[in-house]
Amino acid sequence: MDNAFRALSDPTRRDILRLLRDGPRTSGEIAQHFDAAWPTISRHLAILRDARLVISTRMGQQIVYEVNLSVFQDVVEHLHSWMRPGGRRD
Amino acid sequence: MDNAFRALSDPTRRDILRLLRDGPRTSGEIAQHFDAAWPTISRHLAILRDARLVISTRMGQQIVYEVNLSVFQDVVEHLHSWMRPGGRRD
DNA sequence: GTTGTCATTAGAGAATTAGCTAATTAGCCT
DNA sequence: AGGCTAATTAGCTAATTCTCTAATGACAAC
Repeated sequence: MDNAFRALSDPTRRDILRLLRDGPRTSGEIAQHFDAAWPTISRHLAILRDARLVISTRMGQQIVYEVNLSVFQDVVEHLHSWMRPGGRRD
Repeated sequence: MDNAFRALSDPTRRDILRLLRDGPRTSGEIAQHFDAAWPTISRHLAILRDARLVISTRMGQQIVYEVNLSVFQDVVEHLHSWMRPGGRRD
């Protein structure tokens, strides 16, 4: 969960997630949407992957990324439960 | 909103928020719960305040902090809307 | 196997952030 | 005013993070 919050703290990574909301994209497609160099985007994708906010699947030569909704939901639940006194401790 | 995600990325700050969930606390009370030096906690509180995740009120000699639920709710809403294609763009 | 394309990893530099101690501000009381 | 307590700000160092270029890995097609 710590990784998820850290991953969400970067604007570029949130931009990537917004892009992926509309459907799976390959690494190259994602990189093209940004001014940053491809390796930079690749690194952001790795961080999102470590946080399990996205899932990557190799499709032949390409690697397809998509949002992992279940972990996203977990983060939302987590925050939501924090808003009540006596909610979760972690 | 950027500030809020940034603020939530630090474990110590999330700990502070968890503490405040149970009710308002003074700066000193908060600092006592942590191993870190008081000024360090004070800095974290300033960051949370800038992100408007907490509200501070001076009560005579002391300053009382409490969670700002409305901004918390905003963050949750924000994330929630992201989980739907065609949701908010920002 | 070698060539070309897609993508990640390595390594280094610049910028940001967290933590400390010391100094400062803000308020209360006599 | 002066002293006392509560809290923040200043200044510094160490660690982390972001970004780049260059090198490497993985796969397909010839």
